[in-house]
Amino acid sequence: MKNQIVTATQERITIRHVAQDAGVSVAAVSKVLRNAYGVSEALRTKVEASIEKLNYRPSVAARGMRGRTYTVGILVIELSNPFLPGVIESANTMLSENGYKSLIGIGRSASPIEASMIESMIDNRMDGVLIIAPRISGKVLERYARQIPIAVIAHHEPHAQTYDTVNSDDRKGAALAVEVAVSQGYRDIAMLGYDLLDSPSTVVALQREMGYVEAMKQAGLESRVIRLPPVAENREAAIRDFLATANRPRAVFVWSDLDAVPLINAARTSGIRVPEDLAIIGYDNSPMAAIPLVGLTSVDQNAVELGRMASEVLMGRIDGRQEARHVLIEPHVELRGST
DNA sequence: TGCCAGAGAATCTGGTCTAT
DNA sequence: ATAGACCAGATTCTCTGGCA
Repeated sequence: MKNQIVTATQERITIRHVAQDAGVSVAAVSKVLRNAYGVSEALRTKVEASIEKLNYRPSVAARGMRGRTYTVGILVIELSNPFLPGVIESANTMLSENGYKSLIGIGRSASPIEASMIESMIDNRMDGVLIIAPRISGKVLERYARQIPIAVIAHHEPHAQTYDTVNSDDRKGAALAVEVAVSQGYRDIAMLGYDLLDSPSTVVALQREMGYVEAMKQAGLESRVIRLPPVAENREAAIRDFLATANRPRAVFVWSDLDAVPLINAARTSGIRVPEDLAIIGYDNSPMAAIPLVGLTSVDQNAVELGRMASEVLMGRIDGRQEARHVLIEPHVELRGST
């Protein structure tokens, strides 16, 4: 039943069916599909009509055999962080404007899951992978990057050779937070981080800690880092303990809005005035920070630029660039009522 | 003679089937 | 058990015919 275009069992419609229906060659259909040079308007119209009529969709697997699938995987650590959708949306827009389709995978904050998702993306012949805040080490990323072009957001590894990184300048962002606090007259400025355990220096929170410590030193002030339990654990009690400490600082720079928003909430509900008793500066400028009742001063990482730049860098890799690119995006502080 | 639209055939990868 | 043929469905290279 090969010469019947649509069979009772709905056999897959291929480029050959379209060519047959339009009365042209397979190569001509391919040219129309790729918007390639040397196609008359009449031929294009005929082919497009057949594509529409037969409801044809090109096979990604077959395209993969010839090189490109025009599919990119976006692997994200998890979805509960409100900062991430902005990055994903921006990357997705940029990729789609350049003819790529993106498929999203969720790593659920676990290295084995991330690794298996990257492997699936390689197996499905995706052209590249954009990874946001990976848990897996740079060493493992180096290994995968030999098999597929990789660009990573929120992973500081300026010496990586086989993959690219795009980050907010987290050290500078932390320094800006300290600068804002100092300029508003605060001296007793602590940082609320989290227990990094044996995390490598690629982790953004550690970069922010380093930036904070450096900036405090530069301002001639004593730094004081208070660490909440690891990210996976419940930190409500630890936040309450921090608020109840006798020598609570006058201002606190929190490593992320993920903890800064619960902190501002806990402070207000327990009668601590923000900023009169405690000034709070967060990081990420997540949508929650901007809600008037929250009003959290926060360091903005420029999510749109992160997503845009990472896509650009990844497409460069896909196009064959060999030398690594490591991009830092300028952060800025969004001032609100919490300072 | 040269350009352009379009056709034919080679080619890609990785798995399955068939012959030895 | 192994080697080689074959297949999927695209892209791409090379060639041809028509026309200015």
